[in-house]
Amino acid sequence: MGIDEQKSAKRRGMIQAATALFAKKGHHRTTVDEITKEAGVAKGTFYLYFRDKEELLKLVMQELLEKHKLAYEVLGATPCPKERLRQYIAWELKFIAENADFARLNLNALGAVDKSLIEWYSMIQREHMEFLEGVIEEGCAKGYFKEMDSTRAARFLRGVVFMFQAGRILKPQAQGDMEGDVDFIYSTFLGGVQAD
Amino acid sequence: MGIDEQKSAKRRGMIQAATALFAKKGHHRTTVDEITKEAGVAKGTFYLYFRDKEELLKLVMQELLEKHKLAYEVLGATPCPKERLRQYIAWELKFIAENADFARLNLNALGAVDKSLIEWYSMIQREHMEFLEGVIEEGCAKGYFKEMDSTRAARFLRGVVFMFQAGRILKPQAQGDMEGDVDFIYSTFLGGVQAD
Amino acid sequence: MGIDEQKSAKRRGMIQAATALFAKKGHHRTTVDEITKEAGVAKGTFYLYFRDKEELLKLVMQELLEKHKLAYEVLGATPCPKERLRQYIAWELKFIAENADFARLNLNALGAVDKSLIEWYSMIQREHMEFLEGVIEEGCAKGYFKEMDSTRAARFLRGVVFMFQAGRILKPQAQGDMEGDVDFIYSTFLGGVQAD
Amino acid sequence: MGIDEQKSAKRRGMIQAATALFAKKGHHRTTVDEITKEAGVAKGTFYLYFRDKEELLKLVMQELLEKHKLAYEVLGATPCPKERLRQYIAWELKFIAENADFARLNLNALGAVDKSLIEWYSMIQREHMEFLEGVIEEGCAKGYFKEMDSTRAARFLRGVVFMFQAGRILKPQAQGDMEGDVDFIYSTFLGGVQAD
DNA sequence: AATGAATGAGCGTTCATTCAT
DNA sequence: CATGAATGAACGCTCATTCAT
Repeated sequence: MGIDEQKSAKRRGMIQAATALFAKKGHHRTTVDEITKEAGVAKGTFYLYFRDKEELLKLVMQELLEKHKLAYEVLGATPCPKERLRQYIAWELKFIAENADFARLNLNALGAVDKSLIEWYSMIQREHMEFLEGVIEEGCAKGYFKEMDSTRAARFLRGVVFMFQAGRILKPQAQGDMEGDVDFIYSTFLGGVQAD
Repeated sequence: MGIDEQKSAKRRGMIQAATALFAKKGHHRTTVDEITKEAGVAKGTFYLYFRDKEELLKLVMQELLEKHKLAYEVLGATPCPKERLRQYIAWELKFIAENADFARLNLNALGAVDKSLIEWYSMIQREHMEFLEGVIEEGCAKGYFKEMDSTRAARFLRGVVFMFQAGRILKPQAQGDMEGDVDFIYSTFLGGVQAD
Repeated sequence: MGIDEQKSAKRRGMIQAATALFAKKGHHRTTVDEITKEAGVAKGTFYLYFRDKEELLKLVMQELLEKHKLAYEVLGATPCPKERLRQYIAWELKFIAENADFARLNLNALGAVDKSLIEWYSMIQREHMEFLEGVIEEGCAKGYFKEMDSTRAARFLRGVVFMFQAGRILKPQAQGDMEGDVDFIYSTFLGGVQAD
Repeated sequence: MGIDEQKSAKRRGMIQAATALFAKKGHHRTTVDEITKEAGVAKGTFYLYFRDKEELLKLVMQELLEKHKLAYEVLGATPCPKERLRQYIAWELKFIAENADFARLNLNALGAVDKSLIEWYSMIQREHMEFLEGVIEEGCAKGYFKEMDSTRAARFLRGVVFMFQAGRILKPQAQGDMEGDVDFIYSTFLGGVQAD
């Protein structure tokens, strides 16, 4: 293991410890001491890699954001807007199941008071909205969907998906049949928006 | 003014101060000092009426919950399930606009890590879900809606309404035409669930 | 003992403890913990009475400044400028002997890097200079002293007195015959400035 | 470049960096990190050349002391004590203007609480005093000056010069006419001490 | 010799909670 | 009941010093 990787290892260790702890306890309740102990380094080491706790929070959010963004590139490749919609729903539910940290932080951020968390939530939300508005407008243009306010429609669907995600985050044990959820959301939304 | 009312007055004052402060700054960032100062009583008085800050938080939530519950009694009186659905949507958007404290706390609670906030969110959520499941099942029984999983449908609609509420909470200045929102949600949802 | 005096007592205790400690160790090396322990109160108590350590430092300096100022009122009452000069010298040596804390802080402040200490030193210094310039100008006007730059003369005498003070502060044990010092300073300075 | 010179070069670099930094920020506020960064070496290198920060401080002072001493050898060569006095005054004001680092450290040391700084100040002070006492005693012996306590007279003049130096250090921008200062100090002091 | 990552004691400050009055 | 002064544990952060490479 080279020096770079070692250095990276401590950094990574702290970022991962923080990601988990922030998700579990919120970043307020998480102390620098806990993060470093969890990562197996001394307290002072924290400040070798991060200016302060705030910076680490931003890095954690940044990282989760990147992860989330990658998904959209895949989705964007699907030509049919209806199909893209379905994939969006499926992907979102799956992503949340596999990235509990992101999911929890996303919920935290929605109700946050801290500026950085609020901004972060806004960025994620905007990303969703832009994607969905794009799909819907294309669907309208192609005659699949009836004419409507694409912002409202995007928010509508985002809300549905969000709530199904929240259900899975808050009560992971009670959740089964993800495919069924996807079908239900997709077909019900389609029923509401499709051209007559 | 009797002793009881005096006592009650201080209690009330602190609960109200806390409600506003919790909504504005989150309950973490709100100090006992601020609450008592805002309520015009001494710091020590706090502990005559509440065991600790946690208990006050619970009381604040309890109170907001009661307020919210009252609404459902009115809605329950409407016989037609489709009409009840429409009223639910309209009421929820209106309620949030008029009860910013409740609204913010609701967002906080969704992402909370504190046990009491989580429980509170669950209670509110259950209330919504029970109401909506009831309406939907009745609508199915009466042949208005197609056969479907009423829990999923309830969650679906809850999500939509929630996201429109969140939009109004997070960007109050950017929100207009509530009636238009209600129409959109109602008709789109109906399009998705109505019997063929 | 009333509430006011009690409150005052803790405050006073901390100010006095701080005055002594700042003089002994410098305010950098003095910790809040030491101050409160010396004053016999808990650490948190400090912040009931002072916003932060900086504020306490300012208060300590303020207080010492007031004490020092009082002296000048007495000196101002003496009509003859030559006599006033002599009294200034005598007073300054005596004051330093009786107010070791002030003296040490004064020395600290001369070489300080901290803004508040520097400002404080400037204020004290300006006070000396204004007093001395006044005396000298009056002495010139009355024909006691030859015509000269009063600022230079004031600085000249201030330097002499300062150095005799510093000697007494830094090596208190080696100092005797204060009256002899006063005579020497007075007569030598007079010899240098008196009219031919 | 041999190993010795390399070693010496790093040492020198750190001593010089420290001299400047101590003067600018005080040695408390100066971190080892800053010193090594300024000197362009690694942090750990510091401890190869100095036991700790304290030792470096001593070395810095030592070096400044040597520099200062050199001046006195030149002054010593002047045979006439009155002339030597004048040269002392002129030299001191000039030295301070050209050695801001020494000057600031000198002020720091006067009010210091650290043992090593105090000792350093004492050494410098003793050097001044010995020089001045020598001059004065010679002047007395030669009949230029009246009989007097040479220690007192030395302290007297040292004080005057010190205060004019301090003025130049603390408010460099406000200082003009050094020659005028020298003349004033010299003639006024002479007026005070010369034989009748 | 030289590095710089790692350490951890120690600092100033906050705030929920207690308790003498 | 009511007060608010007092407490002290806990936090985020700094920096002189060590040590494996």
